[in-house]
Amino acid sequence: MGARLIVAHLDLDAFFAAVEELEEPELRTKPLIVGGDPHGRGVVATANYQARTFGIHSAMSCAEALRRCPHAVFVRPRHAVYREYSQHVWETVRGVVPTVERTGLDEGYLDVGEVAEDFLGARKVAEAVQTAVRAATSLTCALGVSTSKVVAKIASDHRKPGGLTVVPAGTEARFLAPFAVRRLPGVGPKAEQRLVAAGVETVGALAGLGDGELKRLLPGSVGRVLRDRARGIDPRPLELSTERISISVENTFERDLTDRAQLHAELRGMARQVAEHLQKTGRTARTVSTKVRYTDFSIRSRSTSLRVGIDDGEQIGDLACGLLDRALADRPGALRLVGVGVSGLASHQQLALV
DNA sequence: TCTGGGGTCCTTTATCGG
DNA sequence: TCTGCCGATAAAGGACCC
Repeated sequence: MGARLIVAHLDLDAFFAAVEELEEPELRTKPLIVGGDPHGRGVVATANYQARTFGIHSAMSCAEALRRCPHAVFVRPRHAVYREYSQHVWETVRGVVPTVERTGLDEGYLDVGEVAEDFLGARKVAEAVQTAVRAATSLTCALGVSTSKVVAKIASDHRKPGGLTVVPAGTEARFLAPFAVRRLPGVGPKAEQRLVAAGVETVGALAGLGDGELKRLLPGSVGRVLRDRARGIDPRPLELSTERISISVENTFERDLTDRAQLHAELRGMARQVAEHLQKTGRTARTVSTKVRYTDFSIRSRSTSLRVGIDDGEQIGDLACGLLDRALADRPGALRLVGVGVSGLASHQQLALV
């Protein structure tokens, strides 16, 4: 076993909302929105299926969600709780399919080829995963099974919630063709706009584009990658290593901020959090960056690199404040958000070995 | 009072040393 | 010495994803 490339994509149904319903069963019969303050600047993280019938969806502003459904229940995300449920889910999944790439708390890819000979067997394995997850956690999930990540992912999205879609080898392009281009992972708002403006509305149409037009519409390497995916061609292997390559903290203010001292204080607080994170995981960072978002939503960032890695909150805070001053010198204005990030990470262990 | 927070990857541009 | 080219690396921005 293991020669075939059979990959499944698993997606937990309305995960944050589903966990809240398990914790508080009265919520099950109500439209439920997990997200920010509906009277502030928050957005919807997850809405249960009841709430979705009002047109509410992820990334919508909570204020808008409240307008669409004034009797909805709003709860703040509790990530620590979701992490526990998620761990339980993935332990359960690994009991059926040992090799797994987690791409988020609520989704990931499974190397089904390791435990199934063909797509008939793969379907049985996928059903076993759904049954096991449900038995262990009372959570439901949708799965898609095919020969590559991109097809498995679109397949898992095909029958939600709780569905299973198997796309056997040889049928990938036919399966993908009717979907709107936006459904293809990698096609965001910008690419969609360009493609649709040129009359390319479906994945099938994207798959059939000639080299010339493709280059014109999606320059760079993006075009070829996306057209390949539209044809069901996706060479990405399962990524088993889970090393973080950057750490950041950012915060949107309730009201836009201009006062420099206040901004510096915010930044230093975030620098402390970043430093704590570094210290707890035994790592240092060589690059510090500051990000600001202006009232018009445009973003500017400034960064600086050191010869040696640091993990001290004061030091990171000093650098971050200097970078903020530089950004504001280049482009003054009130800010709705500031953030601090570090990258160029190295672990102490690694340093000790050198 | 539209529009979070935490990431990754890619591209372009600037800078610096042969 | 001046200029151009090349490659490496940093910095900045942008698109995208969950």
